Amino acid sequence: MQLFTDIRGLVLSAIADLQSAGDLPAELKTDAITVEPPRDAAHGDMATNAAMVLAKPAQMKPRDIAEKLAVALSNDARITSAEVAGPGFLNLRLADHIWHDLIHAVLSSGSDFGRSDMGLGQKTNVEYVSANPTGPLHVGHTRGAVFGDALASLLSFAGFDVTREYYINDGGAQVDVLARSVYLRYLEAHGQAVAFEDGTYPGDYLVPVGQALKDKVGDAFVGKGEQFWLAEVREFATEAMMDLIRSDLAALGVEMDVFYSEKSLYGTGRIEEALSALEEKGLIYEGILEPPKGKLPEDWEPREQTLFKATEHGDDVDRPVKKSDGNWTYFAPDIAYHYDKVSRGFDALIDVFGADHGGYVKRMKAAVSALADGQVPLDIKLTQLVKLYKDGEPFKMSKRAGTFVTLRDVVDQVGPDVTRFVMLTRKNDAPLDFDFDKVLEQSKENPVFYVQYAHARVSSVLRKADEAGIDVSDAALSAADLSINTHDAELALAKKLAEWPRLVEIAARAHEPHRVAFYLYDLASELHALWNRGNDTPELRFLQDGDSATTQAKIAQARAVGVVISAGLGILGVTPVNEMR
RNA sequence: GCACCUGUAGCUCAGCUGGAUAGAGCGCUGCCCUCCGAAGGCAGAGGCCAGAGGUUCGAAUCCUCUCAGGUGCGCCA
Repeated sequence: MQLFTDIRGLVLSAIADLQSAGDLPAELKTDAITVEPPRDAAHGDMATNAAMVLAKPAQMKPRDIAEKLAVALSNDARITSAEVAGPGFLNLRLADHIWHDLIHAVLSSGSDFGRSDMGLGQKTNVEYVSANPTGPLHVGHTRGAVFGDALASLLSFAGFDVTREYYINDGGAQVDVLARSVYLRYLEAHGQAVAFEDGTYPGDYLVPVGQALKDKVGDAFVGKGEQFWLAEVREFATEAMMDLIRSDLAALGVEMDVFYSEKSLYGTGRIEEALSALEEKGLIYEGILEPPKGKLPEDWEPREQTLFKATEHGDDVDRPVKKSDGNWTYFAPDIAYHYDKVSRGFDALIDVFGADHGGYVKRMKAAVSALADGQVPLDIKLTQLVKLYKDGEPFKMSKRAGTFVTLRDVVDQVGPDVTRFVMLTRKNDAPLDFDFDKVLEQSKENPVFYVQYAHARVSSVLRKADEAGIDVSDAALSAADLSINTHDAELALAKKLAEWPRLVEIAARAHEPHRVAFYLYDLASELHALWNRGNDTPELRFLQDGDSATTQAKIAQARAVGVVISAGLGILGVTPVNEMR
């Protein structure tokens, strides 16, 4: 049930009627006509811009069209008033029973209320996290993980067929560094003193990996050259790191469908295949790049490289796929990986990157555009930095001092639910302040708390009613006669609930899960407002002593809010709570 | 130098892809507990939407330029 779509349909049929009556020209485009909630509730329940959109092609004054539409729409039982306002808006008021029906719809659909088929089952690949398998996930990864995961859930709720995917960068030089670092820990486990020079990973997290390697191979690698152990240790170490990362993700409640290995692209002809696809389109050539303007790298020398003609697909410069020594750049396997995604038949691709990869966006889009002949859209979402605070003071991180904050640190301190919600209370483009103390604060300043509190209040009311012997099962509430719920504050609640299906579609289309978090805050606010009305106006209390029919009618509204909050939190990956502690 | 992101109330941020008198929280002022959880609610003050042009019925939103902050810029991944 999408009320706004229903009413838009009503407007369109009214237009059709006017057309057949000869009051409007026969040929009119109606795509741009919208029906939306007005900014100001005093304007009514819904507003349409139809008259203004049609004015020009119909060669009529917007207000004249609006007047005719108003008359036509007033004939419908659902519309109690249709008023022309401003430059030609048509403000509609809907009958109370529409809102009562809506509460019933929420209760009968349950957590599926708001689910949309907008996505038409399109296969969509969401790639996120994709951190190098060289250590535990840190805060930055956490934001990407939460964002990607919520986006995937949102798209799925909106009718897309979503695959969650992690690209393992296990093919480059950094895994050799990892292997050498683990080897040092391995020697250490054998009682040798070792030094971690620049270019190795000194983190403690490799100590158990070195020990595990010792347990596995004994002293077989001690005193041997790299050629004896590098490949095997690399394999062993990346496996260990992926186990670590998988468990980090699990702690946050993130579960991937696919882990895709970069390494699997090497030596299998996959990279060559992707590049020859580009070559066939005449997009690969040997050439020398212009030096970057401004800060010139000190060791700059012009060198001939194999280049991808990214400029033909919107990039600023052509991009190297091979280094001057003939090895692939990082870009080459990435092209192959995205070629593979296209080949797997996805209708749309989404990559979630950290903001430090912003410079990579254009070339990646160029590559996909070239590989898929523009048929498969790639959206790249960048998540900005997370600034950490503790007691209001910035929290300094230093990789060198080993004081960088991991995903584990965050989840262990505040829990996965708070972590996820807070990370979604800002749009991905904006930097995020994360204060370890504020996120746990129990006040309305803290959106996590505020929304959870609303849900807890609903649960509390249901418990109390149940204790009083009132049937609060969904079946009973669905059957309740809601016609006594006519107060503005009550109708406002239903109106806010009516926006949920619409919001889901808007957020999904924009790839912006944060909108869900903000909506839930607004919805919670409506519930808190109604709740407090009960202080002054006892008839508005959810629990009405000795009147179970009225109580059921009131509680049905609260329950509907609980259902939507729960569904919304579900998309964000947050567990709703039934009581505050 | 170039590209991308950001600039909205004193502070932290939303703003439904172009709609009406630009919203919320914090802070400030004044109210509301004999009453379902006041861990809340109601009301008020506070704005040249960084600046300047443009597009049109209509711009915080789209285009151009300027300013300020952030991120990045061949042989790292």
